[in-house]
Amino acid sequence: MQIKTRFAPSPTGFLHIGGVRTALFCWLFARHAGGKFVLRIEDTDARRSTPESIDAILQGLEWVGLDWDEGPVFQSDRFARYTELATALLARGQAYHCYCTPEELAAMREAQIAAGQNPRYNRKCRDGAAPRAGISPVVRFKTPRDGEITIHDAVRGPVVYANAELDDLVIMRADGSPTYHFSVVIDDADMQITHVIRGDDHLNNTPRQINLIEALGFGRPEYAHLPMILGEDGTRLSKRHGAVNILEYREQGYLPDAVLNYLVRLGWSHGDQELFTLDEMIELFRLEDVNASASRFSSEKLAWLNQQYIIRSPAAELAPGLDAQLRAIGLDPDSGPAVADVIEGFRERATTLRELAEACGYLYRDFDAFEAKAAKKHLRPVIRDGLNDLREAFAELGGWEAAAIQATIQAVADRRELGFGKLGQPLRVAVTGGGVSPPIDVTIELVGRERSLTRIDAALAYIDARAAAAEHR
RNA sequence: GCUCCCUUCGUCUAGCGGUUAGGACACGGCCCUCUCAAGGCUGAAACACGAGUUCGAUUCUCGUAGGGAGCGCCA
Repeated sequence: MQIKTRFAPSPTGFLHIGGVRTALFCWLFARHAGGKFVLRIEDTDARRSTPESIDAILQGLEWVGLDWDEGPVFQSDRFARYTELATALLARGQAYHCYCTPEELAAMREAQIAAGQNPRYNRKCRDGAAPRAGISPVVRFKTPRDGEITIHDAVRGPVVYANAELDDLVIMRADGSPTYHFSVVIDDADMQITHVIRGDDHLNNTPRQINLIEALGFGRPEYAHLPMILGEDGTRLSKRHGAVNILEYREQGYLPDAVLNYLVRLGWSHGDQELFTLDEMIELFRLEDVNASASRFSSEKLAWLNQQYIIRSPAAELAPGLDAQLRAIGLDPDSGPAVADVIEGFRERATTLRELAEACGYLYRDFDAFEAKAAKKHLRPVIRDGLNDLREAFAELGGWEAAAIQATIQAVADRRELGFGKLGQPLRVAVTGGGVSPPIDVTIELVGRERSLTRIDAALAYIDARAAAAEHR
């Protein structure tokens, strides 16, 4: 049997981290088994579905690299099929027309809650109701009144529900469109989905769907309900905290593989391993290793993983991303060193490509002033001669590579009887404007000869002005 | 309210009857060191509670508490 999973988002908003995790697990399971992964858009509710959401979902999945083998299948293209099966259920007496109005149902629900009862449809129309003028009926499914449904969930084990707890759900709306429960069940069967892997929030829906499956004469898929991902504060992910569009992570300079690596460890583990290549994930992923409890999203751990990926990825792979980040913050990548070289120098110092771009700004744009604190501490008259020697030595230096630059600094430091750092740190401030950068030789190489010389000149002028000011006091 | 699910360091997790309860992030210390990082070593830090089952429970069962989900002509 061909293993087949599906990711079935509804296009009513952007794709967020929770959706990506669900898609990832579906994808991993299918890839591991050599099966198929299908993308299906659940857009039966025309009022809430938007083309922008569809676009955001497709883009998001493409960005993280979760590619699908079939689809996207749109449920809105399959209405004829749903109608056909609803008609069949009606004909067989397994479903019925219900003329209760939304207002009546709402009132009923309220009354039930007020009376401390379980809110559910009272089955008023179940045994035949006369058509009411001006009201187009919905179709309701006749849920069995007794018996029970046992789900054998791959992550939770057996879960039992009594049919008596369930009510008769609407399967076709008054406007003739199908509802979620009806369309999922039909599509999963028609598409021959073998494993339904989805969020925990669907566990309670499963017995209703199984009753429908049985009425329709379909076979049951295997089920796996994944634990939820909570926001950083431990509450449900929502627009207010954490539930940002997955594409935001791209904007912020996260790497798709790092995001997937982070997500795969939320609810799944393989011993103590933290870092997984995509191939390893595929090879090692098993539903039995998915745990059942909800987890919190941690942006700190994501940041750490992203840094690990930045450190380990070939510079050439990272270069386009850094290029884009530089442009995004208003820098011109062509006005400085090759971005791949910058990555080599900065990769251990940045958590995201955005951060990296921000840290290396002085390579692409001149700065107006030295950072006050760093300048005060390091650009002092005592170091003037040393800096001046450095300036001259750099001007005459044959090549412009880190090793030669390092040797030059060392030579000047020796001649002036200074520790390397005593000279290096003032030089760093002179050339970068601040006190933090990659190793000074690498930094100077990246800044370039011309810029380095003019910046050292500026530092010398700064020191002179400072000395003059001190004298006048 | 009813039904269902969940519960190991602050967080992500390993554990699948007998362990000094392991790893990772974050945090502290030390080392390395031209700054900042990265890296190495190291420290503090957890089995929600109560009953059972058992020679023995973090592990199995049942309660309690806490958290979550569902109960739509949303998905």
